[in-house]
Amino acid sequence: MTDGTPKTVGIKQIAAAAGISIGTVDRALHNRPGVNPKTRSRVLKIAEKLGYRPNLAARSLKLNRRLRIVAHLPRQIASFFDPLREGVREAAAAIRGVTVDVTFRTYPHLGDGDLKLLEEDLERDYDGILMTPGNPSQVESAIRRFTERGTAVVCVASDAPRSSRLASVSVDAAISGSIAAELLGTVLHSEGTVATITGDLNTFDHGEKLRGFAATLATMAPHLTLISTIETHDSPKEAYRATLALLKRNPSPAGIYVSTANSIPVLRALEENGMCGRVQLITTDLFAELIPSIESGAILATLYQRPFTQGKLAFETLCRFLVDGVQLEPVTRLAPHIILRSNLPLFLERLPAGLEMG
Amino acid sequence: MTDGTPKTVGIKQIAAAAGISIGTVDRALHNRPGVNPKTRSRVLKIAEKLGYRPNLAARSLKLNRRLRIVAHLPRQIASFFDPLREGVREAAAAIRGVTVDVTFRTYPHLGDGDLKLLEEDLERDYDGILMTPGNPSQVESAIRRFTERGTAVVCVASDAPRSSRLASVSVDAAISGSIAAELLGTVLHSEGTVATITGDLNTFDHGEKLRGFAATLATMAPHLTLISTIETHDSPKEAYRATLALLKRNPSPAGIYVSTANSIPVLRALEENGMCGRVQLITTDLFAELIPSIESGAILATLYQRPFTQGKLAFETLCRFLVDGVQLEPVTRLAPHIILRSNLPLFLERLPAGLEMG
DNA sequence: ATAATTATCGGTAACGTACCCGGAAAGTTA
DNA sequence: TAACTTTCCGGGTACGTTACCGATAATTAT
Repeated sequence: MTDGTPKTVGIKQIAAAAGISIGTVDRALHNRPGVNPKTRSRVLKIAEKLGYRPNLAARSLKLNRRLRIVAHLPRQIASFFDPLREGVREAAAAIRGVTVDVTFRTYPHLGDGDLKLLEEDLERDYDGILMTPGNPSQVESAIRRFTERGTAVVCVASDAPRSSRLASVSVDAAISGSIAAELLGTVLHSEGTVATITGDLNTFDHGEKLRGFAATLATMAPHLTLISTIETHDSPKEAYRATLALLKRNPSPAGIYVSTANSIPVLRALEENGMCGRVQLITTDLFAELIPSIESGAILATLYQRPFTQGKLAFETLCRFLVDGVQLEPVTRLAPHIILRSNLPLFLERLPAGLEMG
Repeated sequence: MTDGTPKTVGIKQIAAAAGISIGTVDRALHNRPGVNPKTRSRVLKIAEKLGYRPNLAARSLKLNRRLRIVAHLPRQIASFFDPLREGVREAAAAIRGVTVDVTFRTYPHLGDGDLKLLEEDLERDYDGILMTPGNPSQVESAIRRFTERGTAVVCVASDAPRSSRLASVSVDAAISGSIAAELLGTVLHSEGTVATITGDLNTFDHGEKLRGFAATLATMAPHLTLISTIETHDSPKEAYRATLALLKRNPSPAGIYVSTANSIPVLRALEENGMCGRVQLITTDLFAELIPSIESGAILATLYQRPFTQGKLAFETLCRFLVDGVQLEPVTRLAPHIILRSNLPLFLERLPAGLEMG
């Protein structure tokens, strides 16, 4: 309410108001030893009254903090991890008041080569690390060694819940599966069979997705029967072959949930058998090759895992902790976006050029 | 690769390497006048070679910028604007390197009292203003006066496209309507009639929503006929009464799209007539009172306009411009979230306590 | 009692940058 | 050549904070 002097109130103003020196105010504010308890409380009270807000720029200048952050991300599913990287970059570019150096390191695909990178970066003294645990149980000990030496670890896209990571950002995999089941159950009115096509049940939460799918199918769509679960191991040929095999065993499924980004071969196999309009399809992740199938109505819905947002959020969480020491939500579960024909245009901006799949 | 000396390379190191003074380096790096072109290019080359990265902490300390930002938001639709305010607050708290003072000002409801607030704040010299244009054409001249005196204006939740605002953040209203139409068209297989219930066709993009709804209904769901459009003017009694009248005229609509947050009275009217399970409902915005109806399946889908994200994004856009001078996307159209029974839990975190409606 | 130790506080350099001021060098005019 | 203008550059100060070194007062040991 005192709007007369909108001056900056710093440590110096507090010192003047209390009639003591700057050094003492600093000690009092930071619980450093060597200050009379009475003086300390008096300083805190005055700081409160004056509305003291520390100048973070000055602080990090004096401390000369230079955050070194490294991101370990696979090259494999480019349609997902490229936008994620972009999200990290954009968040890093928006940082002010402290210098951050972000290093990007890559390895072939999830669960292959990430451990070697972790070993290597244990030597270098990074302040924070961003990573996607391919096989959570395998990286737990590595994460512990990082956190013990003071390096904060944030998991993105996938989680290692039993590890000592600072935080985790990802979409909720189980709910992704549930959404797929609910959509199929709502659109399909009569009895029928559904199948799922997944990547690798051990990695990237595919297991969670299928659990959620099966559970919701049972409760919200009892008229649909889950007949088959296919693993493609992120191989296009395998996905194509497996889809053909599925159609052989079951010529007319009512719906298919593709929980991996590897959906193009599935579409091709369906198309060649004239099934494209006759089966309700739910796919995962967005990339250029998928657009025609969404626009034509061949795909009922696409569950978009928002890689850009994930990268941005993970980086912000890490920085917020390293710089200000505040710990945001330790576990953030984003809602996947449900892409339909009508809202597709809104997602075509930061679209990755193409899907590069091993 | 030169990992021998990971020292901080600053303006001083460049000066030493070039054998000139710090001041000259500063002038050269910032295109300030009074530098010999040859010296300038030499400095730039050395800076490039040494990998100079300006110390942002030192810069913002020296400049000691203090941003004064004001947000004009209505009290009315609390389920929407309270989370939006929270988003602004969180984004403001995450700002570093520059002190920002955010003032929140409120007025009764959209289109009432906002002009008076704008007039008042023309006197005070704010650096930026966040606002929701109730009636876009009315605020255009006020926005122009702000921008002419150097105050950046960002529109949030609604837009004034023909004004001189710096940027605009909102959900895509037309696509919101399209989503509603597509969902109804996909779920309803046989011929039938649908109705829409809106707030005020003049404000808050309700007109856009209905245009999108009607257009998509015609192309993607020709078996459905739009029979009626009701304006509730954000009054619960009117919404209740109008819904009853609708049922009187048309006892059994197949679907209803409620494009305003004012959906509780509609639900009550439907329930009292035993229509709850028999009509497919699509509502707008999320608040506590709506949860049971979503969980029970009485509502097919809820279009969530992500107020928290809108506030956060709008503030970030404004700050990014005021601090760094970079202009992000002038117009950001967020995708509304489609809330179903299965993904509802993900949206219950930052939920506003209750819906306060006129 | 004095000396030694501790508790409490004041003073100040430095972090890297931006900007102002004055001086030197070069060019221009009388 | 002298006086002046223009161009270019070096030196210095200040931003708010932290960390360190002394200085003084209070307490304890001898």
